[in-house]
Amino acid sequence: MNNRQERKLLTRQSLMNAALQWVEEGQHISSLSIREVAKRAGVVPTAFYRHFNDVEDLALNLVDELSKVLRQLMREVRQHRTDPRSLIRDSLSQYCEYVFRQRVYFVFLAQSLTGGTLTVRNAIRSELQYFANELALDLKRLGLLPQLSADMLDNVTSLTIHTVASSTMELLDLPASNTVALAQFQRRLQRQLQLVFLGAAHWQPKPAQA
Amino acid sequence: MNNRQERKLLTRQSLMNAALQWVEEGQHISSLSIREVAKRAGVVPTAFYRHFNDVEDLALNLVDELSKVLRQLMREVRQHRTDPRSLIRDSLSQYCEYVFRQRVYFVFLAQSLTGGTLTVRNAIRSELQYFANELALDLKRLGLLPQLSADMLDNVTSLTIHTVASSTMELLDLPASNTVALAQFQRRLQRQLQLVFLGAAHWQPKPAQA
DNA sequence: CCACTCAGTGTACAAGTGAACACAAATTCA
DNA sequence: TGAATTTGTGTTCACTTGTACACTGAGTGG
Repeated sequence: MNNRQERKLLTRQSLMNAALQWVEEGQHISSLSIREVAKRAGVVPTAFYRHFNDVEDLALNLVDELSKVLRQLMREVRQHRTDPRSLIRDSLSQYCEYVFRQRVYFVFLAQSLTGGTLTVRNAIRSELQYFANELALDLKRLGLLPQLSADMLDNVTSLTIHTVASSTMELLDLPASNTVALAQFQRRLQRQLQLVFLGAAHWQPKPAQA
Repeated sequence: MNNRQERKLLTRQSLMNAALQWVEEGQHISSLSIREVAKRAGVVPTAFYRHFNDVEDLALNLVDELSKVLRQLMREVRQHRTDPRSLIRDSLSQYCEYVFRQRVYFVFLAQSLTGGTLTVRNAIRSELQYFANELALDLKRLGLLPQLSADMLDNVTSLTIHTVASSTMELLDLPASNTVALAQFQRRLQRQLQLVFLGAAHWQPKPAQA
């Protein structure tokens, strides 16, 4: 057999996958018991403690794991860039496709952003902030919105990320088969983001108050 | 004693308040047991079934109840209107104050929007859509954004409502004592909404794509 | 090679769980 | 008044839960 470390990592991932399976079935992570997750992972309940202190500890590690995966996704989307005129649409399209491929990741993150413990919530929020910062860097690189202050640029990118995150929650409830609703959703989100960037492009130090 | 209906309503509300108390303590509604909520409400476990089928049924009724309360809030905010130039800031200020006064309402709704059952999620979403529609009506009444199509106006108001909802989740984690962070939050959200409306004001049938 | 480490096993127990059932008491209604 | 309705009680059942404890047996390292 393989060495001990590898085998330990394997059951650790089994436990994490079992937790995600629970979430995929529509359950909330907070209602997952140690015995249940152990059973699904194919190990005895007490084996759970070799890896995590409790279910919340598992959830926190799950957030860390998924953060890595999502950062990788962002890098891929960055590289696939084509025409800057359709940047929003193309990025969104890739993103939505990925959400469907890895649906449970986003269900779990959405659940935990509002329903996890304070530690978990903050972990996810800091991850969202990371994405907002990366987006701000990209805009700088592309020379977009140069007139905005750093503070205002952060407002724009944060709003963008939060809008995408918020809309993703709706996307998660659209049946994968309903392609027309999916297209509608995408166009809708696309227009909302265009609204934000249009507003950002017209922003001046003392804008008119609507 | 009072008549039977009134007394039944009283224990029903005791059960609902007990559930909210559970949420207020940082727990998730899905991890609330019938025995626990009954104990907190001061009734015997089986009495629970006289009012609800299960905890999810209670949650659904809780959503209905809070929807009424929030609609009432919206009407109050509408009447308090002062200068249309500071409409966003004034409305936001009132809203934030209310969030702090009735914190647990919003914690529960935020939790359930992402962590409830499909029925609960849809109930909350339709409530958000209601608010977006009302906002659209108000804008029409005030003669704002007259050039937008009905579809695009809905995009604007939905984005507004979702931005407020999304930001509320962060607001809920700000300590009530930290007034400086609260002011920062409010200015930040205010600017984001101004961005949206600025973008909406400049929207044309074929806008430049950012 | 042999003691050591340690991931996973198996047992055990007290506490908590949903739900069925018969019951009590009080309001409602004829 | 007296029967019916209905809210809340108390008991009981089989089941699940977290976690402590001693254990096994396969890597690991001197």
